Amino acid sequence: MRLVRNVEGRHVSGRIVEVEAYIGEEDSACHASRGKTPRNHLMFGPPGYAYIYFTYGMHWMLNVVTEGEGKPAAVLLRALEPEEGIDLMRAHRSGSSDRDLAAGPARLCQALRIDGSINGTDLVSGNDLFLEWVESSGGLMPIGRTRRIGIHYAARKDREALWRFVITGSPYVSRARPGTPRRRRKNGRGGNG
DNA sequence: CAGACGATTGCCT
DNA sequence: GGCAATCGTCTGT
Repeated sequence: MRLVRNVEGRHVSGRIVEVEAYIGEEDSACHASRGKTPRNHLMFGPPGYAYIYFTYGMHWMLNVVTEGEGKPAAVLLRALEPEEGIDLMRAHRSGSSDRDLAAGPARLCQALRIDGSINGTDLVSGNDLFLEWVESSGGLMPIGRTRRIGIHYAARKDREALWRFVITGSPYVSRARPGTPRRRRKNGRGGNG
């Protein structure tokens, strides 16, 4: 699908080329795994809405709420292939190469000017930020799957779940490496299998 | 109320 | 590969 952002009447958009799934309270990598809180409450609501949160003191992340009301789940949008409004993306991310404009979940939000002010947006019938089908002319895109990135804190079964999905061969996918711990534990037990 | 830490990035060696 | 940036959120007391 395509993600479209309306910035003062102009469309900034791209094809989604990388996502991760976070599913239910049993998924220890999912924000909902420790119950409903003020931050994550949107995940417990109906599907089709944006769950946007702030992390690392500087970055925004965009999720699409999925599953039915009462079952908390969401898809983290991690990378786009830029389409419309590339000049605006460049302006939002000065210094970035075109390839890296939206290659990463925080970069994607920067490029499309997405932040907490549009948390809870209706992504199906909204106007500020929405999803639309990509008319596929060349058949289905090849989908690859890997472990999710940056979830060293999760239980092994959840670290190992193949819930990151990418368009195989796309140069616009983030170059983070699944299974590489970003932060080592004090006792040095690194690695991920 | 203090303390720990994060679904990351950019710059450094 | 290492590490600082930077602050909201959650936990335990």
